[in-house]
Amino acid sequence: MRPTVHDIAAAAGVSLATVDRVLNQRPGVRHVTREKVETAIRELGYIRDVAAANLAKGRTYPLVFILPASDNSFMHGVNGEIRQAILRSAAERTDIRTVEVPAFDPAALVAVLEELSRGKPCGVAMVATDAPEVRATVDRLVRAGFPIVTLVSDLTGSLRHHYAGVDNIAAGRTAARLLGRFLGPRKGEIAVLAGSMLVRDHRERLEGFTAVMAAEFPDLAILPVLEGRDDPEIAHMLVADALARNAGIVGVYSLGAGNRGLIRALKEKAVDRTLTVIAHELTSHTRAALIDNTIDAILNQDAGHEVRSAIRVLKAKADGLPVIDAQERIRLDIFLKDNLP
Amino acid sequence: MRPTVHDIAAAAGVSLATVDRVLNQRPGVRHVTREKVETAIRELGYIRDVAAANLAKGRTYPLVFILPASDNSFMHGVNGEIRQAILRSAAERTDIRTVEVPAFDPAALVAVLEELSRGKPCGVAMVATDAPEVRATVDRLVRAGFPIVTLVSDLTGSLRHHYAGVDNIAAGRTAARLLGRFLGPRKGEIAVLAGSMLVRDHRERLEGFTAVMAAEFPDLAILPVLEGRDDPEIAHMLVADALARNAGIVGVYSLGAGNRGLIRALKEKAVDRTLTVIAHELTSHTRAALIDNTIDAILNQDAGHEVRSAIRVLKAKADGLPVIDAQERIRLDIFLKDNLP
DNA sequence: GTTTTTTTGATTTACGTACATCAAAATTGG
DNA sequence: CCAATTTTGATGTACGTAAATCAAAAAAAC
Repeated sequence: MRPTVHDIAAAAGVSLATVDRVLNQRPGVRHVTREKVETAIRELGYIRDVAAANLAKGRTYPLVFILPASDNSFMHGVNGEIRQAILRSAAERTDIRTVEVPAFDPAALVAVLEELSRGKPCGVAMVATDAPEVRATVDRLVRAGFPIVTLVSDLTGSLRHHYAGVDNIAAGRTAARLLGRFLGPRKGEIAVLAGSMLVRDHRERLEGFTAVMAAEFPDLAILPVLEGRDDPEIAHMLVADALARNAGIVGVYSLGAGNRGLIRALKEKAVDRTLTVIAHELTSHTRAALIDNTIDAILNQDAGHEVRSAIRVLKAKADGLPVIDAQERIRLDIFLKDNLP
Repeated sequence: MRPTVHDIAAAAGVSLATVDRVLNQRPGVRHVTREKVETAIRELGYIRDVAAANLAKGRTYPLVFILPASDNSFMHGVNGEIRQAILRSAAERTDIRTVEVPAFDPAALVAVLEELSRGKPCGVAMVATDAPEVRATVDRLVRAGFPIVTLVSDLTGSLRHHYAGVDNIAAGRTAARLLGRFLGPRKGEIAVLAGSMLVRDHRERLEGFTAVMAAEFPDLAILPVLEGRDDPEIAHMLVADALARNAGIVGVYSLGAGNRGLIRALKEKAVDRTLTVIAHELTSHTRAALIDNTIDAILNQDAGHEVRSAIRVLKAKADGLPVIDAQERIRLDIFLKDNLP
């Protein structure tokens, strides 16, 4: 049988009230007494029964998700997963709220963070915009005791407790190697379609991609990046135009959203060409394109895992409990047509 | 505020004791009364507080893992993950035990299952040996109310509640496509190294592999399977011999264990050849080989995820709770040197 | 040595559920 | 209609912890 507070009290020769004061760091305990209790806790291997404690406290976990107000299918997916999590909140004692902020607007994000910190949530998950003022605010809140995790997009160098997202540099590198290996001895040019170079994720993917391309596949030249603003129409136009004007394109790397436009352009302009195409994010469109061989591989991050992981980590941090790192690592999924879920 | 049993009692116009009788399906409740209570439960959206219930019951989850007594690094990994889970058992109210059975011995497995069912565990996770008598026993135990999940190796067509493992046919197909695409226009022969064709996982991987190879990469011929019995020494010998005798080999697919021997053979006999190699399971050896370009891709199943998933599912089944399917799907990891964890 | 302050003990209630007991009410059988 | 039976209510205890109150003891200050 697992030891309880009563056992600790008996072992330390103090009363239950004193054990409680030590456990919940309440004042009014002499140093020596506190030590006695802590020794007993260690020696008996006492572990607080979190379920019983939460029951007694009537604890809930008020959590806030801060998401950019961008309207692409990946963010819709994240939203959907948060809604799923809200449906489970009764069983998980969570109380989840989402707040939308304008995308790529550090000042707005800072304002929301300040505002939130007054509402005393026990945790914040945020899609970070990478800016010094955001970092400063996050650091201040973390120091003040708020658990904060970044979601999808990290805030490197900040004190955030955890990042629930993929390593985008590794994703870009992986895309480069897949593309390079799939193309084998072929020489030619590679078109890169991004959303915007203002987004950190996209910059990082491109960075990893170009690094591996330059180092290991010198016969493949990367064309100037097409910025499709994650919009299918713009993406369609840019890709169609590039394919029409450049007969030397042998591969495409789409590292952002707006793949619907890319796919349409490929089907219109490249049926006769054997292009190798790698894209990000598994959606109904990219999935269909993978199956009909328009796309050769899809790199994906699982929004459901990211949201669930963020919640688990925030709860654990709020309780001061450890997290299982391996469980919380968000993996880069590589899908070929053979291993689709 | 979430409704409690008291709210149900008030809403249904009955006493707490009656609500309790309905909730815990105790006898002595008239049909009409039971209906009243059930209506109230539905209308208020009552959800039993599992934590409080477990506290009151003093519930623990006695779980048993049945593992084959095979001594390869993957099974060692599984064992290690189970030990990790045992360290967490105080917090998770689990009481985990492992039982070893001789590998590929259906009779022994059946005997252990029979034996266990007398000990009344609330759940069993087993690496299944695929045989009719095992299926029959599992079905009988499931029907008798024991939650059973298969781990790593499934028992298709049985009534097991869940399978915590990867789709091995998809794994084989994925390996084939990666190998085929990496080799591009090259023609030649493919050596396949397996553990044993008596193992279902290996048969399935081979099945998926040959299917995609035959359909999509007709220029690559699969050589007769080398059965290395998951032993590094035997694997080394077989692969070295095959490479020495057949200059036409352009690729290798290692779908079992014993990769240490494979890697040694490759380094001895194939430094001058540009072989494309795909192997299963990420270990320190395969990892190093991936980094030094001896291996081109590693397919992996995460033993930690499998063990944790099995535990979550068994606990949920024991409580009659739903599982989050997407969370419990075990994914096939594809590692290139760029996305290693 | 007395007073003031700090520390500790003893006790109670609560959280939401499970489970047991015994009495009271309602229903059924004859 | 009475007795036997079934159904229901009322009540209490327990699980392990949190949190509060008030009294008692110990330590510190004077």
